Amino acid sequence: MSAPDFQTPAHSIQFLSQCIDQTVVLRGWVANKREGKGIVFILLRDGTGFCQCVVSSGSSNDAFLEIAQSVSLETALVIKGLVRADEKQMGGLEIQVNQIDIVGESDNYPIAKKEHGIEFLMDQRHLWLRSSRQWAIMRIRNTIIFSIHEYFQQAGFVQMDAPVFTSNACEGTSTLFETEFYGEQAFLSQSGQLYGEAMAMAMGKIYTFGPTFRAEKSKTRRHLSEFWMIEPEMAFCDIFQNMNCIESFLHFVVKKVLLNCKTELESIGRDTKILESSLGGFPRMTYDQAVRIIKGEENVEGINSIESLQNELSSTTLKLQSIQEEIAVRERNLAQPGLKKGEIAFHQGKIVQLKQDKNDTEENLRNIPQWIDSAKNFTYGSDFGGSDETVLTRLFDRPVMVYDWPHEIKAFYLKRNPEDSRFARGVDVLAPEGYGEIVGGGERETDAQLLSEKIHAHNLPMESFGWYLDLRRYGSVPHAGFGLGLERLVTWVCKLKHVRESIPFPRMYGRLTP
RNA sequence: UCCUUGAUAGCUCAGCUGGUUAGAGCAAUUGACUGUUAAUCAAUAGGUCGUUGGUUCGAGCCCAACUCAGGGAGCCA
Repeated sequence: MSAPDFQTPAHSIQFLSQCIDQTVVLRGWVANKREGKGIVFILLRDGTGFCQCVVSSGSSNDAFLEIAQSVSLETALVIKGLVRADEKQMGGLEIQVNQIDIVGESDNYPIAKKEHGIEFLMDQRHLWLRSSRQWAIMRIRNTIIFSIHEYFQQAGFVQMDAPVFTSNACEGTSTLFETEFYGEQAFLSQSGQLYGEAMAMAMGKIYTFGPTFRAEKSKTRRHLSEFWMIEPEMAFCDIFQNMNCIESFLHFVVKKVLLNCKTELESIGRDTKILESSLGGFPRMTYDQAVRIIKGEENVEGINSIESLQNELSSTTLKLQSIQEEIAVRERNLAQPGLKKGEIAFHQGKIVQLKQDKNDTEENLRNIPQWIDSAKNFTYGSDFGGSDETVLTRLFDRPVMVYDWPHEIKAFYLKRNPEDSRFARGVDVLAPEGYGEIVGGGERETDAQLLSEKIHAHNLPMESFGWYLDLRRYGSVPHAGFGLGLERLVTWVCKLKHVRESIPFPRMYGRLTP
C-alpha cells in the first residue's frame, strides 16, 4: 500500500474518452462494486461522471487486489490505470487499474443498491445527492441556472437582487414567514418583483435571482417553502413584448439543456420529445378562451378536454385491471413448488413494482373524476386550480401562455387591459405534461390613482407603498416582467415526480433537515 | 385547515375472516466463483409490528385518540 497520490493532477471521468490507451489518475468514490475470484469491478464516480475500473491479478499486484476487495460503497479512492475502450461499458470505456489507494473508508453506507422510499431518501438527502439520478438532476439544474444568466446577460439585462427581509406582504395573498428585524416585525420575501420595477427604472432591463419563501402548509408535488426565482423586469415593455421575451428565454434554456445534458437526460430516462417540440412557438390564449377549453366548450385540434379526461379514466380503469391480473399471475407462479431462489426474487421484485404501480393508478382513479367534475363546473372568474392546469395543458405538446385574467383574482399591480377593464394584463405560462404554472408575470399598472385604489381595496398598508408609487410619479413608463420558478422548471425539464428532487436540500412543510 | 391512503427487520415489502414460535428479498457478516452490469450461490445474524388507551380467552390484524408520512383540495413560481 502506498500513500494516496494528491499531487498528480487527476483526470475527469467526463473527458476520459480523449485518453484512450493512456495511463490516468482518478480520484473519486465507489458507486458500486461487483467481484469474482481474482477480479473486482469498481464503478467509480468523481462528480463529473461514472466509470468502471477493473482490478485483476493480471493488471495489478496482489496487494492492490486485496485493497480493491476490501472497499465498500462510497469508499474514497485514488486510482491509477490504463484507459481501455470497451463498447459494453457506460461511456464506452473502462480502466485497467495498476494502483489503488484508499483515502477515506465507508462502513455500512445507508443507501443500498435497490429502490428506497421517498421519506427514507429525504432523511438521507445529504448522501442521496451522490446517486446517479440525483447527480444528473443537479447537473441539469446547473445547466439551467447557467443558461438563464447567459440568456439575460447576452440580452443586456443587469442582475440586481431584491432584499430577502421585507416589511410587508407585498401582494397580500400568500402566507409569509414571519421573522424579526431588530425588534421590528419582518417577513421573508415572497417576491422581489416590486423592487425589480424600481431597478428596471434605473437600468432599463434587470433580473433578480434569489431565494423566495412561501409559508403555505401545502403538501403537493409542486410546492416548496423555499425556492429560487428569476424575475426579469423591463422598462418600455408591454405584455406582448413580455410574452415574446418569455418564449425566447425558455427556448434558449431548453435548447441548452438538450445540447449540453444528453448524458444526464439519458441517465434519468427523460423522453425529450416534448422538450424538442417546446422549441416551437407557444400557443397564446386569453383567460376566456382557456376557460372555454377547460369546460369542454372549445376543442383543441379536435380534442375535447372533458372527453379526453373520460378516455383517460376508462384507460386507467383497464390499466388497473391488467395490473391486478398480472399480480395474480405472478403470485400463482410464486406458489409453485421447486422454484429457484433467483426466480422467487425475480417474481417478488416484479410484484413489489406492480403494487407500487397499482397504488399510483388507484390514486389517479380517485383524482381524475374530481378533475372532470372541477373542469365541468369551473366557475368563470375564478383562478385555475392545479387540476384545471392539468386539464388544459395535457392538450398541448409545449408550454401554453394564458393572458388577460379577471383583475379581481390577480395581483394589485397588474395593468388593466385598456380596451376591456374587466381584465388585467397578467400572463401565466403553464408547462405541459401536467406540470402547471412555471412562470407568472405581466404588464404593470402605471396609473398611480388606480394603484392607490387597488392598494386600499386589498387592505394593504399604504405607507409601505410610498416608494412604489414614486415610480409612477417620476418618469413612469410602460413596463413588464415575469417570475420563473427555477425548481418547477427543473422538475418539468427532468420530468420529475416531485419538485423536492429538483433542489439540493428541499424545505417544505414538515422538512427542515438535513 | 379539509378530504384520502398509509406506518411490520437497516431498506423495500408479505402477513387472508383475530388463533401455535411474525416471513421474504436486498443490505450487513462469513465462505464459494476470473468479465460482472441492482452479479450469482450457500450460511449466519437481525423485530417492544408508529404511540397511548380500549374490546377479546387471545390483537400486527378490530375500535378510539394522537404522532408522522404519501397523494389531493385550497394557495402558489
